[in-house]
Amino acid sequence: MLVHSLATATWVTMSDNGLKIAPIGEAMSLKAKAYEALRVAITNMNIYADAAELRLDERDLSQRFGVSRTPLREALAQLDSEGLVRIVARRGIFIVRKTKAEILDMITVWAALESTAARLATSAATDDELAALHPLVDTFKSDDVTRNMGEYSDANIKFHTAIIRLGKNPLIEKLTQDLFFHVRAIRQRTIVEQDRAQRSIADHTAIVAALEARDGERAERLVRDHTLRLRDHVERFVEID
Amino acid sequence: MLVHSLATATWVTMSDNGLKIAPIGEAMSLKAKAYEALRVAITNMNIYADAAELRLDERDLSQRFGVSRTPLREALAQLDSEGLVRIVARRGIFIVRKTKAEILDMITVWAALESTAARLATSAATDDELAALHPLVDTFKSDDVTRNMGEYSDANIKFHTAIIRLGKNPLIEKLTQDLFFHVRAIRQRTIVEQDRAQRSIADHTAIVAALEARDGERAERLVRDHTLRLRDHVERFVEID
DNA sequence: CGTGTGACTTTGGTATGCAATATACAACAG
DNA sequence: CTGTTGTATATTGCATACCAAAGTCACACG
Repeated sequence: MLVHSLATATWVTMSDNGLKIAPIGEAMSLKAKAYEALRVAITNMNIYADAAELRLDERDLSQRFGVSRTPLREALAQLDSEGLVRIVARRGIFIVRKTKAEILDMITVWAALESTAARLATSAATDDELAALHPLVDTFKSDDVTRNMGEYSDANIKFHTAIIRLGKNPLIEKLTQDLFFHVRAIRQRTIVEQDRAQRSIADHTAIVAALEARDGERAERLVRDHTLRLRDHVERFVEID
Repeated sequence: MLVHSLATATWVTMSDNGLKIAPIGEAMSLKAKAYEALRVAITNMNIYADAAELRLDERDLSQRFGVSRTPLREALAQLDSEGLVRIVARRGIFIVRKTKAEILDMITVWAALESTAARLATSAATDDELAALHPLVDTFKSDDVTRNMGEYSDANIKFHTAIIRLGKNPLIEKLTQDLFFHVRAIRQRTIVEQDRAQRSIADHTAIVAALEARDGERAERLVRDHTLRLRDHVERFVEID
């Protein structure tokens, strides 16, 4: 088989010399490029700002992207199966607005997955990997959080992403990435108050402590409760519908 | 709007006379039909039986299904994004074989989601709904499980599905259905021994008790540990790669 | 006998045209 | 004036044709 024949000594040697073979242009298909472009476009679009329903048009997009409808349709079909858009035959393509209930369900699932990742991390992560979490928490310990809320928000995301990665379960990583994409638009609307940020930092500190103590049960519970508090906050204070 | 004008007194009368209006064909698109057909075909195919890699051909499928390549490609693209097949440009479409590690990861996620559903069920499910779980457990309490292992397996699946449904989180239901589809092929290979079945029944009984006691923490833990035991069993005794 | 090379075949990717149908609007009957 | 119906338009679904890249195989050559 050709794939196997590529794994010859010659190629290995080249690889050892530091020559990157694979990451060549990779020549993504037009479908893949269209998919990425649409995904970014929908992400940067503030879906919940306007009341009017947002519709896309295949041919319009086709002209704007400079590709034919075929790869575009396939990209849209994938977005449809992922729930980002909804394709209705002979009517149009509509950007899906998640209901508040759906957002809350997503945060619940997030809590389940990240807490599981935390438990897994207590046995799967190395000491070095856990130590690398400190910078993501300590940065804002003594600082006034409200001054750079943007930075805090970024560090916040990085912290949770890092924990999930340390669980070393690729499926959890994939699922949470998908969830994050959907919740993202909402997160922008979530006004992070001073006290919530302080509480968040305290939580994070406790989580890291549990992880380093290799206490899986506690880490799992802390992460779960932390995320469920976010859910509760959204349920009570964020208006969507 | 036309739909509204249908709801006139005249039509209601006709409806009362027993004339069915709405349930018109619903005419699934060819893409949707192709998707279902392929999904079923792949499901019934014992992927792990043969060592040879299984390949599909667009044109071949197109002729066999009697549709053009276009809707077929869109169906295949969806299966690709769901991880059931892998489309490689100018090489072919390959049915994906999950590695053992991936299967184990899936069971871990399953445990996280079903245990969360169980916790949710302790506050979301009605007494009647919980009572409806008993038939799914009691049936095999006094019976010899090995005699009808097939029935037990069905009831087993129904039990877990029921708990997930009682959590009343549609996202969890969807995600676990997707997972179940992948694990299905493996489950067929899992020889359920007598003692494992007995242990399973005891677990189920305890889970129902926790649910009816409205003890969310306990229900969550019991379900999680129950499923993680399955994971452990697969890890130790099921050979896949 | 092994190997490299070139033509031919296979196969997914893309473009385009036609078909089917939902919608909007105009025309008309009551 | 109101409600219905025909028709033009808009928009996705599907089929077909062609393309480019990768695979296959035979044959010539060392």
